[in-house]
Amino acid sequence: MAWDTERTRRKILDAATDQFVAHGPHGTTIEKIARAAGVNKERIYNYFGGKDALFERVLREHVASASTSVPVPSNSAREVGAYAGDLFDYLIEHPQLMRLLQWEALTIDGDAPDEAERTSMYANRTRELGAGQKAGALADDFEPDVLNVLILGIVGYWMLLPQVTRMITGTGTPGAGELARRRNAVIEAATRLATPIRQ
Amino acid sequence: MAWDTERTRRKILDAATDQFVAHGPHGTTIEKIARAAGVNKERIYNYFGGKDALFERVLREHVASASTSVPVPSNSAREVGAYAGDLFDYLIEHPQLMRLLQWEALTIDGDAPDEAERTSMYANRTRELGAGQKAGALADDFEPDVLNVLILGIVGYWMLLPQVTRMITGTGTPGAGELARRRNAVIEAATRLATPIRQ
DNA sequence: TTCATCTCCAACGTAGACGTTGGTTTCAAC
DNA sequence: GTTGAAACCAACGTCTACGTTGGAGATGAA
Repeated sequence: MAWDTERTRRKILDAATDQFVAHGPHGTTIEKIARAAGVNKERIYNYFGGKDALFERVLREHVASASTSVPVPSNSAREVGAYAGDLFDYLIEHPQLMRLLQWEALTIDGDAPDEAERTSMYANRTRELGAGQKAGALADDFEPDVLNVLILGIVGYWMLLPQVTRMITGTGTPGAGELARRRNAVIEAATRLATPIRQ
Repeated sequence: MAWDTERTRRKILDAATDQFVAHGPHGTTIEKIARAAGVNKERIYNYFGGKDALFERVLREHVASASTSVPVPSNSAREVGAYAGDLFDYLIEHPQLMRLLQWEALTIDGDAPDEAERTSMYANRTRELGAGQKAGALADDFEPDVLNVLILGIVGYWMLLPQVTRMITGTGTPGAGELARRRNAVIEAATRLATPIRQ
């Protein structure tokens, strides 16, 4: 039978993603990844160098994919709302991302993988918001970087502490209706924060 | 020498808190807790029953302490802002709480420890917000439970994904000035979401 | 003092994960 | 078809965590 090393790599990465998302770096074992991928342990060490490196690799993939998928916010308050909605949708469709970021927050200290690239990616978005403020299209009572974080908080909290949002909203696993309700609120809230107050 | 079982229990709980906050349930070992507490492993099994039970115990303690410490929001938009500020302060002073909640989010599935009590605690706050809306003091374009979550998101995101907020704000470990800046923004944002729009 | 009880600990067996090694199979280049 | 390199895997030694056990030290009541 022919070798298909690319396929082997892919199977490892997929299995690793599952395991890391579910159990995090510590809770995941190389052995389980290997078993789930139908591959020998040694392949993982050989291809990726070990658990930590593999985790960073998985994380990189998902962060990169997110940052290219979600459009940069634009210049009107309404479009900032749309940006929040897009983010929300993306996170619902890719529930791995937030969990990976959380594992990162909890287990990695010091610089994050790809810290520089990610920083400049965020800087782009912040700059965009700042431009909107200068143009008078967005409220300027928040500094643009802060506004950026506030929006992420409004969007992301639902996924970050789902047990808390469950206890507050009273819904077990949110269905389509509940998700729409949340999404609308997120958009409305982001829009509000970006809307200049008319006095 | 006389026994001091209460002190032994306390030492275990304190050491366990440190370990769980830092490394989470999986990353923490009973052995390290015992060593840090200066106590034999067996004491932990005997007093608390094992790692999972001990983690839940620690979590309970911190959640309970938070829910009694932070006052319930009141009825004007300005006071909702103050509530957000109080929350923010509490989380800065008790950095364990958010991390424990995160470990909970990531590792526990099914009902959370004390789910019922915590649910009714949140329900209280939601009810309070709802009352404010009915009285016309708060904006009513968000359902009260959703408003509750939005505020938590605005306040909590800073601590939940500190690596992300670091990359966005460009500050390494936030000093007093940066914390004040964030705090002000949080208060302002919460106030805004709760303020009725005058058209 | 004695005795039942509770606190405490050293030490154990088991299990699972780690990371590596030696050797086998496949491939492609000559 | 020979040969060298790369992909692959079974198996190993080591280490660390788990949860338990048997017994020693302390206590307080009879």
